Amino acid sequence: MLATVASNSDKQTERLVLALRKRILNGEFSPGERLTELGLVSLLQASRTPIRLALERLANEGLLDAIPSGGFRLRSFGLADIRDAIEIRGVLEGTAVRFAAERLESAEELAQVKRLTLEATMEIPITLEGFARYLETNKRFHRELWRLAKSASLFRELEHACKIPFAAPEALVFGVADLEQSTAFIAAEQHRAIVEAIENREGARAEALAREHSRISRRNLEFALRSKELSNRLPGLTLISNQ
Amino acid sequence: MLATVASNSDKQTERLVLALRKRILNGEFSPGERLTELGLVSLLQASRTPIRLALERLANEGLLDAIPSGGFRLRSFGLADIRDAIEIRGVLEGTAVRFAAERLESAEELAQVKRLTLEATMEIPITLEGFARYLETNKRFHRELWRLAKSASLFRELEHACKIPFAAPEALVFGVADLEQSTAFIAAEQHRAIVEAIENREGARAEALAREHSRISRRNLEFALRSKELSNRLPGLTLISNQ
DNA sequence: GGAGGCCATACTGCATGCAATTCCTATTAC
DNA sequence: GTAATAGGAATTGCATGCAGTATGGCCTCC
Repeated sequence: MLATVASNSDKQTERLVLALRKRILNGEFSPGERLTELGLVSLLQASRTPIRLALERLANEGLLDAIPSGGFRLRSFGLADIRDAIEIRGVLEGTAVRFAAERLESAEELAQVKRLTLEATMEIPITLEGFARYLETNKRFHRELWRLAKSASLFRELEHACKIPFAAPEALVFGVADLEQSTAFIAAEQHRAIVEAIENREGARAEALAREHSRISRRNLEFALRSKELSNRLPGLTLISNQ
Repeated sequence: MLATVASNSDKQTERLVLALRKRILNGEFSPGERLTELGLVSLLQASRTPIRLALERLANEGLLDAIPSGGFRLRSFGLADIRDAIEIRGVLEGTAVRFAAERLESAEELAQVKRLTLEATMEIPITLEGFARYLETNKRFHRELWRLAKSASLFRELEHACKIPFAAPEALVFGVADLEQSTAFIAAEQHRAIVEAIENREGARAEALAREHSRISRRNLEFALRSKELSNRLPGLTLISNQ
């Protein structure tokens, strides 16, 4: 059930997807620019066939647009697009935790997610120390919520929606040191409340909480766009044109 | 904004996607069966390269699963998967009409959707006459709702979610003659109410209505599964294993 | 000076050959 | 009879050549 779509164990193609995504997020191409297969051959040291496949996959992720006459161009993201993508993720995660509440069979299923909640709370990085670990725990918490929904279909859509830059739950998490307010503490409280709602089978409450939780990402996005320091740390931010 | 992802104007590949999807829904392959490139070469009269691309796209649609070691197999759908897919579509359409309500600028934007509502109501097929036209109007009504959300991101996710068999709003629409109850009239009233809610900027009401509206598809799915006659008319129904 | 058409270039779509890997089968050992 | 192993057939991944087509620049004509 948890299989990620199109994760063929290609070596070359997979490498190309990773390399291209990285370069795109690093701003090596400008929005709207056409990515020609031949141009990438010399850049990525690979033949046209796997490059073509990698382009196709990145288009499915939403990073590239298919040109009607053939080929692909870098998609241009507006701020509104990213905001919507985050809200959509919130809606889908809301559905996930509602499903989790509706489909909970025993409280023991929540052991893992409770453990992660506590762990993340303990790990809230006051300094930049341990930030990576905090990020990882946070990500695992969200994936655990997805799992608890017990729905392959929903899992699929969540994975798809989170491929948009900055839409994923872990994409815009900052430590306390970065923010003017203690967003991390608020997030921790929301996490706790979501789990509590699931445990009490309060589907509507869980859904509302998850939606609101995604608003943190949205605020952080706008904060990051205003912050010079964060802009350097977050590759991809340059992709967003404030049209 | 409305560009459908990966709609390269290939002739061959596009044809293959269509042909393969059709054959799959016709039940020419059994769930879990591996689809080899070479096997399809003789079946579809095309070379491996475009076949490979078509397989990749069908995997992204969710019809095929990627085998970790390479290649693809036909995905096996449980009844629960389809039910969830329909509910997810309802959730996303709910978000669409909420967006529409929140982002409505002038009532004139609703002219088209109102026209389609009326048209569909007039066209409700008592007999099987004009059923195709009714279906088409219904589909256009839903797409118009998607458009009114004014969100490229949401449009993208809706398109993706509706590629699952029977998840699309037009997939499980029946005429009056088929059903024990007058589902079509209920649907028409729900359409009217959704538009009214958008016009009044009642986002929450519109969202709730759209979600409930998707339940018609779910009921029709279960009805179709019990009906011999409908099973013959709806290709793809055999794909669903009631596990 | 601007617009339209024509030509050359460049790019993609498709086919196919080759190599590496997987997967199935048959055989053997226990 | 079962399990492990080895061998061979089959399948995918990748590279590259060829042909058709779009695109952009340049020239001409108005």
